[in-house]
Amino acid sequence: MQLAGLDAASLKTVRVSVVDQLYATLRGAIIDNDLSPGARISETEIAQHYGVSRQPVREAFIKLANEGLLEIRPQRGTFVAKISRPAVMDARFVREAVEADIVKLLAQAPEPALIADLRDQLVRQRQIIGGSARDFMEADEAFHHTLAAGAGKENAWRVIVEMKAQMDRVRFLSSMHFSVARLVDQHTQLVDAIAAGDAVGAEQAIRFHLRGILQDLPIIEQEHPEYFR
Amino acid sequence: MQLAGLDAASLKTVRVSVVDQLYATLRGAIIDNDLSPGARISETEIAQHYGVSRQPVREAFIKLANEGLLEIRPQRGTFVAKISRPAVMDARFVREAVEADIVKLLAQAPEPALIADLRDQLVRQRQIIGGSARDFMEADEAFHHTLAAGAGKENAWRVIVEMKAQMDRVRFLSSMHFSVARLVDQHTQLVDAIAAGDAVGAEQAIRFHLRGILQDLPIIEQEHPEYFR
DNA sequence: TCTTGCATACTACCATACAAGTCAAGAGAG
DNA sequence: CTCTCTTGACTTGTATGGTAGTATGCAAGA
Repeated sequence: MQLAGLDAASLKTVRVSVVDQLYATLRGAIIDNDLSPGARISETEIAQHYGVSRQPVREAFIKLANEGLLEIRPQRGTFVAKISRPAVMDARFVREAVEADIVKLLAQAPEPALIADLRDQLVRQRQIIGGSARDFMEADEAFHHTLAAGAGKENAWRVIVEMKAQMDRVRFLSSMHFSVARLVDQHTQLVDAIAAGDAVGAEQAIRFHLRGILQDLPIIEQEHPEYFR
Repeated sequence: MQLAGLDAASLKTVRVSVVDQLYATLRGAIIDNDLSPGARISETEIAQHYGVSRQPVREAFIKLANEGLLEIRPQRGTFVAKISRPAVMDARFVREAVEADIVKLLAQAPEPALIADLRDQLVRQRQIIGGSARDFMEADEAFHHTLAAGAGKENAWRVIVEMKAQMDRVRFLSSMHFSVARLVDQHTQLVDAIAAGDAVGAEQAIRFHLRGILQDLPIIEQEHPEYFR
């Protein structure tokens, strides 16, 4: 069965399972805070809402629970996982470690084609300044993905995506706080260091950049204590 | 509700879901190469073997597929994932990056209690020399877990466990090759560096250690090409 | 006022049935 | 013999029913 409203691209020969559609939809809703931390969602409710049976909903729930985005409490209910400060900080820790090694690799052997691609993205990022937070977060994801792909670490990117989900939930809540211009400046410094073959500088740049993303976490926690564990 | 003084292990009444049991069993079988890469396993077959229905088997399959240990091909069949050299190398890359940052943290503020614990484990590891590969791999896992826990990164450890699974599959195949004594020596050098507060030395030690683990990968691939993608 | 027992209405877990896609063996035509 | 098509025995995907565990409200009793 097909989900209504989600199937623009599915007219192609690609059949995407109901589970995957539900997974993507719910994941986005959680990260965007359409489903708030602590909110209760039941298999039955979601199944009826999308006109599918409970089983694919359940399987999508399991996937999301594995990512730490849902908490399934047997015989009690399923809830959007509350934000855990240690979990978010550890996610950042892992992401920082991995991306630091990635940019070190890139800086040790800078490829002109990659640098050009990155600089091109920087231009577009500057055009977003003043625009929507969501547009920037998409561009930001593309930028970091380019770094990983450029280092030939597509598989490692999968790990980063998982860590990013935890961080982005917080980040979305702080969309009123963060300065896009400042983040683009940090991206620029990073690319400059890579282009110059400055591994140490690149590592410092990415670590500083990633640590800054969550600097508003204490503020968020104070503003929305009900979203935290 | 849990009664005071009665922990989970002391109660036979603790119900662990069928899914989790299947997941743990199958995961162990895959890593230990009891289920070889490329082998076909069907939901029905496993369900009948364990006397359960297809549904929990299916859900355990999904979990294992998310970890990259199974490959589910819709309407075709489910197979034990063949070992992908890029995937294994990326898993090592991620693990190395994370553990490097962990030991740097530890070395920057070495705690005597933790050092004592680690040295205690080193003694037991030396007693295993000449023993079974499986015993050492258990002790090795405990050692690395202690490092992560000592740095207060329990959540990060979950990522390491996932990366380890990919590496351990290869490692098990090379159990005839690797020298336990050499690995324990590397562990010892690492602990010495941490105890001395030598962050640079600790980082070098863990990176060297983790890179050595997979040094036999080309040999394994030559001996068992059918296990590789 | 506070506790206790129980009916009730949920929940997720598991079993079973059906649907739909894949693939290979084999019949039949050329 | 070679090619094409059909058939049917697989596979996973989805739907639905039944079961046991859990929270909750309320009435009876201390």
